[in-house]
Amino acid sequence: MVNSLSVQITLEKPVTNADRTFYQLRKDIVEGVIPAGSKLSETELSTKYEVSRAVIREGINRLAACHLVERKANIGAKVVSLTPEGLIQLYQVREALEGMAARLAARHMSDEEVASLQGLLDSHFNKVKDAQLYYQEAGDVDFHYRIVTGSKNSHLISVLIDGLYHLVRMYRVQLGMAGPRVTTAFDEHRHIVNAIANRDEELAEMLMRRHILYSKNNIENKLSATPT
Amino acid sequence: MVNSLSVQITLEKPVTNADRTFYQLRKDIVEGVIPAGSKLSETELSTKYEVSRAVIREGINRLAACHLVERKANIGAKVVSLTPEGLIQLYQVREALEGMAARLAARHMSDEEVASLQGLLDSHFNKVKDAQLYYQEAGDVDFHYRIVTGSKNSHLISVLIDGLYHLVRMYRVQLGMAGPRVTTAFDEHRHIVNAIANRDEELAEMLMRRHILYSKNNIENKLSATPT
DNA sequence: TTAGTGGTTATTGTCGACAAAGTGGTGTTA
DNA sequence: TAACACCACTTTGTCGACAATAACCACTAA
Repeated sequence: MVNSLSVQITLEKPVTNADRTFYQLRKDIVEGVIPAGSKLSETELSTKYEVSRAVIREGINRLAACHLVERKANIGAKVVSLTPEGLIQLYQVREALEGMAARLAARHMSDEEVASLQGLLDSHFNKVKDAQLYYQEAGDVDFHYRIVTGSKNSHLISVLIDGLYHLVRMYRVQLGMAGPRVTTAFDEHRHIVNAIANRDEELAEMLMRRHILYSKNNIENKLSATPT
Repeated sequence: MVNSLSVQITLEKPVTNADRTFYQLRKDIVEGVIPAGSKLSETELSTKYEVSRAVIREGINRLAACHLVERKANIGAKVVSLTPEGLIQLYQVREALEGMAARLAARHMSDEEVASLQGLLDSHFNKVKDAQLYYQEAGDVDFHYRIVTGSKNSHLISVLIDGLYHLVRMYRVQLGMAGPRVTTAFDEHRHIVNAIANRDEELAEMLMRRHILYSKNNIENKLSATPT
């Protein structure tokens, strides 16, 4: 329950060495251990992670497919340098995709899943009163994760879970945005779940889009306030 | 003008051997030269395409990232077996993403781009009267391609152009859907462009979503009519 | 001084071979 | 006969070495 966040991320079990290395690389990049803009030397990484260069190469290729690094032929790969505009664009895509996810979740989630989701919100509500910071990071991700998987649309799920969410996390870490909008976001989550419970596809999509749009506006304000 | 379709697909120039092999593999898979469901043997392909196994491996990995093949560790990769449900899900994602693309295109396309897009529709209009089949295949792709790039959102562009569109083409080839809905689709295109020219984001998104929804419904009817 | 040129070095691209895991068939036993 | 264990074989995973390309630096000439 507490570690449902880690469960969702670690859902993909590494079976081969290349898998493990890829997950480790992704983790280090997303969390900033490997800083943004830095170059990924294959030989250097191969000694550092104690695997062959081929394994590192495969990892870098997979990272490039996720748009976490940019690879140029015969030159090398760099961790993507993030711009505020890029983050805004990312939220535009999220708005479209997660709006559709909410619509499909209202259509396809089972009653049990909806009930479980409501239970999740209840447990979050208790934590919001105590430690607000915890809610934002884990709870928000958890909530969105459930909606997306509830859509039962595999393409939607993979684009968001395997792709965009890692990018968003990376942007947030790099730009230093911890956990804003706690209480109001919670109310928005509640309304979205209510719409899903009522099987109101139209409303669920609209509320989800607004929810993400608010987050985007919030970020825009933060960015313009601190012109680093 | 005539080959603007090929231009857009071939926009990505292969520089390395692995690139060339990947593009060739993708082409062969999308066009059905390598049939759906068939296994991709690394050794076999390496002799067939006259490159090393490592090059083939990289290609397969990139194909897996596009969801054109499914790879299982220590077992191998198979060309994705396509289900009608998968195609429906794909169109749901398209509806969300291209709807947003139309909205952003209405916001960000330059007046020159809009004028050029209108010119494209005019040239299509002439061809529709003569050879209808041509329009559907190239023209429709071309139209959507311009809207997507007009959004100026790099994430949106890459997900659609590099990812979903190849999948859609493959599904269409495999399920044998050539070119339906020619004339009505043309009118829908016209209305979408008008909305963009008027900078009416809301309407542009709505019309694009309807346009794709109609295509989806059309496909659903075709699929239920021919229960192969 | 600066622009251009040549060679040197480091990095990536490609390859073939070995290691490890899975698959299929054969034989044995309950 | 059916189920299980074992063995051989095929295929993928991993590795180190070689080839090709690009970046760097020194050198020359205007």
